[in-house]
Formats: sequence, C-alpha cells, structure tokens
Amino acid sequence: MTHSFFDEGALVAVLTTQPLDRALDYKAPEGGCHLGAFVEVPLGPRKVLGVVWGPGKGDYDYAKIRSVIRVLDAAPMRLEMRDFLQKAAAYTLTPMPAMLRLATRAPGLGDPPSMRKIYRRGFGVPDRMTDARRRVLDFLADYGDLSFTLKELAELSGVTPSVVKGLVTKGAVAEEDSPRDLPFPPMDPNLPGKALTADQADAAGKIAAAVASGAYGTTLLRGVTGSGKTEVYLEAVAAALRAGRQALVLLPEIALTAEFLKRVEIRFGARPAEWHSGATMTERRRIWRMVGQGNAQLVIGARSALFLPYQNLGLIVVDEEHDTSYKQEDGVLYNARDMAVLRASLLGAQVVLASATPSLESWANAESGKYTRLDLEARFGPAVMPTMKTIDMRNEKLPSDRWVSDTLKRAVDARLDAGEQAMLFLNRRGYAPITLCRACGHQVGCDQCDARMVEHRFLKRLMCHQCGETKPMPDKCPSCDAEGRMAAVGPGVERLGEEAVKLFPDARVAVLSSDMYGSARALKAEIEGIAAGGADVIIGTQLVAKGHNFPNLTLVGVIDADLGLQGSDLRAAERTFQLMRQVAGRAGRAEKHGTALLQTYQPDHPVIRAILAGDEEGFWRAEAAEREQAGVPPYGRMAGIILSGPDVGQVFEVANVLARNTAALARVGAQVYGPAPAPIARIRGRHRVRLLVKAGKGVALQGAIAQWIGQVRLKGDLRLAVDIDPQSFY
DNA sequence: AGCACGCCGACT
DNA sequence: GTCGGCGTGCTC
Repeated sequence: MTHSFFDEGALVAVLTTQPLDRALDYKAPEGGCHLGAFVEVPLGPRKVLGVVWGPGKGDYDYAKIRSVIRVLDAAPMRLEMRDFLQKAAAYTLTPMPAMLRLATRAPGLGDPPSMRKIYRRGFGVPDRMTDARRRVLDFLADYGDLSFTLKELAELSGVTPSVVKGLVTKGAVAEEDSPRDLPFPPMDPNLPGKALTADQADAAGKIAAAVASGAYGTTLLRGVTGSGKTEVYLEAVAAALRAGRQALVLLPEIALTAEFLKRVEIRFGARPAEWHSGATMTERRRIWRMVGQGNAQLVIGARSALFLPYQNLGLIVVDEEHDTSYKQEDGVLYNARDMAVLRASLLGAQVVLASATPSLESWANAESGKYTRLDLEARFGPAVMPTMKTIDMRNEKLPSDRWVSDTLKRAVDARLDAGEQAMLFLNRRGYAPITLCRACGHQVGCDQCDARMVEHRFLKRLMCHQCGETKPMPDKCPSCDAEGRMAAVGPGVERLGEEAVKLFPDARVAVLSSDMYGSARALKAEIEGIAAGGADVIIGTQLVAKGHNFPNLTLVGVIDADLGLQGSDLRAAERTFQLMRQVAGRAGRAEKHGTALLQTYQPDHPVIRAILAGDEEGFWRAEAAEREQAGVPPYGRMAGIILSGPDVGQVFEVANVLARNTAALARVGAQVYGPAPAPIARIRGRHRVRLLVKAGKGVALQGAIAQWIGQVRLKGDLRLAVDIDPQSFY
C-alpha cells in the first residue's frame, strides 16, 4: 500500500463507470481525497461517477489534466471491495467499468443525504384551541417523544395536514429535518430460534464455529425440502451477528417471499434489509448507504446484493445454490454462487451453499474436499419425503388433446375429496408451444429471433419467449393464406388449466405462470393466497418449485417428466433431476403425507430411476463420471464466445478469423469448437454465433482468451461477449 | 457511453 | 455549393 490519502492537487487515477479501458488521471480536489473515495469527475463535456483507484500514472499531458469536481458523501470503497471487483473482472473477463457499475447500482449516490420533514410535540401553546387541534395534541401527548411525517400525523389524529401546519406556526408542533436514509433496526441474534433436531443442531454448531473462527471456508449444506436447512443457516447468521459481522442471504429472486422474511423477522426480532429488483429507488439508496456504514447487519437479497459495499461481512448464504438464475445471462456474465465464494475468500468470511439438490459443481467440490459437506437427513416434524411413482404413459392411451392421464385424474379426485390440494406441474408457459397451419404445416415463428411463437390465450396474443415480442393470433396462415386452419399443438399451462377445469368441475383451479401477473409482487401475493387455501388444483410452471410452502398440498402430478431428458446438453439431466426433486418436495410439507406422480414415456431412464429411488449419490456419481469422461466442467474448463451483429455474414467472418488464429489458446492446450449458430441463433434481429473453448482443469484460461480475442477489432455494430463457465454447452 | 470530427451522397 | 448520413476516435 503506497498512499491512502491524496493532498489537494496530487495526481490520482480515477476509475469511472464509463466504458474506457483504463483509469484516467485527475488532480485531487480541494481538501484532498482518500483512496477509494467516490468522486464526481469531468469527462469531456459531462460529469461522471468514479472511484479514486490509486496514485496517478502521470503519463498524460499535465496541462490537460482536470480536477476532481467533488468527493461524494459516501464511505470510500474498501480495499477488499476493490480487490474483489478486480478479481471478479479478471475471472469473468469483464471490463472494470462494467464491474464498477454493478457495485454502484444505487441511485443518487452523489446527492447529499436526503431529508424529510418530521413532526413532534412542540413547546408552544396555540392561542385558539379547536377540536381538530386538540386531537393532534392529544395524539402527540399519547406518543411522547415519537415523531411522524405530516401525512402520518394528520391521518392518525384524524385531521387534515393544514391543521398540523397551523399548529407548527404557533409552535405547538415542532417541524424538524430528519435524514430519509435511516439505519436498519438492530438484529437480535439471541432470540430463541426454532427447536432443532440433533443433526440440525450439530450442523448449525459446526457452521457457527466456522463463522466464529473468522477464517474463510465454504460449507455445502444439503438437505431435502423441509429438513430444516433454513433454521440451520439462520443459526449461522446469528453466529455472524454475535461476532459483530454482517451477514448476507442470497436467494433466487422468486424465493424472496413475505413468508421467508417473516421467518427471519421472528428469528431476529426486526426486518432485515431486502434487496431485490422490485425495490424502490429510495429503498435501494438507503440499503446501499446503510450497508456501507454498518447500519444494516443482515441483507436478504437477490444476486446483485453481492455487490453492496459491506463494511464487515462475515457470512454469505447462497440458498438454492443450484438455481440457474444465479448465473446472470445478460450484461455482465457472472455466477453469483461462484462470486460469493470469491468474495468470502478475500474477506475471511464463511459461505454456506444450501440446497436439496446441489449443483454438480458444488457436489464435486465437496467430494474433493474444497468444501465441507453437511447433510441433513432427518425431516423436521412428522412429514416424510413424498411417495414417488411413475405413470407409464405408454399404457395410458390418452387422446392427443389430453395431457392428464386417468390414473393421475383419479389420484387428484381422491385428494379433492379429502379436502386437500393437488398440483399439476408443467414447465411450459402459455397455451400451446406450437401454432401451426393444418393446410401447409407452417409454424409461426418470431420475426426477430429464430424461435417459435407461443400462443398465450390469456393475453390473446402469440409471444416469443426469447425476446418477449408479441403479435396478434393470425386468422389465416401467414404462409399459405388458408383461413381458419391455424391450430394449437402441444400443452402449455394455460391449456392444462382448461383441461383441469373440465376434469374437475367442482374444484377451484388456479394457473400460476410468471407472465400472467403484472409484477413480481402481484405474483407473490397470488402464490401466498393459493398456499393459504385459495385454490384446490394448482397448475404451475417451474416457478412453483422455488421455495414456496403449500401446507395443504399433498399431491403433485408432473405432466411431462420427459421434458429436458432428451437433447445432448450435458446439464439437462442435472436440471431435470433437480427440478423433479424440488417439485416432488412441494408435496406434503406439513403434517400430511405427500405423493408425487410422474407421467413419463421413459420410466427406465436413469434420471427417472434415480429420482424414484431417492438415490442422489448414485445419480451424481453417474453424471460426474460422464462429465469427467467428456472433460467438461467441473472436470475441465469451458468458455463460450458469442459474437453478434445485424449481418450474419459479417458475424461469421470475424468468428472464422478467431477460429483460424488460435495460437494463444494452443499455448495452454485449449481447443476451439465452432463457429456455429448460438443456441439462440437470432435475438432481436441480431445474429449470434458461438465459439466454444475447452481446456483442462487448472488451465489459466482467461489470460489466453483475452490474448486470443485481442486479435480482432470489432467494427460497426458487432459485439463480442465472453461467457466463462457457460450454463449450457453442447 | 456520449459527443465531436470528418468524409462522401442528394438537395436548395 | 452545403446539409446530413453515421464510421472512427477521444475523453484525464
């Protein structure tokens, strides 16, 4: 460490959020600035946000060097954060400015602390007393020293705001400025938690001891649904709080429910900071600032909460660590689970990766001893894992426009008679996945992407699931002009909902699909209503698999367990396994015993057999052996290079230049496959071409790739994105 | 990312 | 002649 403070006029290197390839030199402002300070600097005609990254390089014409405009009122970025951003950038091959943008995703960072007016009891006495005035003063007398906003005070005392204002001019009510960004209430780690079983207490004790050690470590906490994973990791959170350190719980966005937050609030006696995409600008700003000041001890959040400016982070929990939504697929391509491990290792913090169905990566890391593995086997309370059976669809002889077999229908009827809930699971949004013309066989596709349009009867439109583009349902075939011959082929949840209404006329049927509700909030509210008994038959897509508790749900019918089994994607089997296990785990979570029925045409498929047998270790060993054989992650390294542009020829031209000049990769023994059209060959009119790079485990792949792609200069509208550890590789 | 500079086509 | 298309390059 050379300098930590720069006097006025000293040269400092400032990293901005603008996409420049390096930090620029500026003169430190009046009063000087600290290393890591958030500053506003002039850049051409504009003012931009930046961070003082180090001493200036002094390699630029001194006469042209401008001064930092001002130091922002925010705690300087800590060295640990700087280090984390640099290492994360190097790992994901992301330019530093983009990385810094992730870390400054709060509005109004440059503004002074925003204030609002608050009202409390004053010392003056009004000259004239009225009924309304007395109500206000009596109310304030009842609440002693508490203060309120104008709106609160007026509403709570049953008067209009002008009455309060009148009292302010008389001095009977005091008007004060108060910072809008208030500290979060302290968490109490010593409130009693739920009673733990012996193995839960044992696991909790081990993780708590690791947290107290103040060293880095990662624990894979494995346990079936309802085994008490949450209770166990909340004890780890308590240990971090007791040690005076902050804790972060990462969840997939959809699992961040009111139900979950309530549990946390009960355990720690106060609401934690919630960081999610639906948060308002004011909330985000408050959290960003309070986390940086240590005035938010516990953050519950989605992926991007990892980039908040923690002051003293001691524990990161990644719940549902296998969830694919931890991998950001647009903009900066990073996997929050891996970045959590990176950040913790730099901090001397603990990581808990929790899942009923861990990713193969984490499972392998536990096998190799990089992670500590803790298994929770005993199920909490009287419920046990559901009974799982297949329904062999080859014997069911269903007509082509029906999806619920008679066997499954009888099982649902039985549950309805018992006054319990049943769920039909189908991982396909919309009404029907294919819309085709019976006259010529034409399938309606998206004009912008190479994807089929999916009919959404609920929206009365066709939708592209790649780009979200919609168009009205055509009356006549766009290809052969035949009228009235367009037909819906295959099932989606909306169509399954229609069938369920016919099959179960007396039941209340609810369809849960992410596109049927205006906002994530509305969707969560709907799910909570249903869980509380608002429906008898629940039709759902993948989102129902994520962490929702349906206490009265005792039967899950998986409509098409074969979806995802076919194809050569090496991760498909893993994903199918995880999804089926999680869906099955929805059944019978409380006191009632649950059953899961899987409709399949391949009851002998290894994945289906492993699910039925509950043989997770067997499944993973088989999957791991296959991957090791193929030399793919986690037994080898991969990266995807996606080139995109409006002109296919141009895109392929650049891709071919890369494919032909691979000396930089050959030096580390890496191979290139492709170019080939990317899995989604066209998105929003941009053609996408992918190259895959494959290398041995332990190869320094990023450096080689950086050198390799440095050979090409991208002209015009061409883009190149590097995806380290891609989710799909085939 | 913005924004200026600059070098070629179709207009008053 | 010049108005304006957007390709290329710079910002401390």
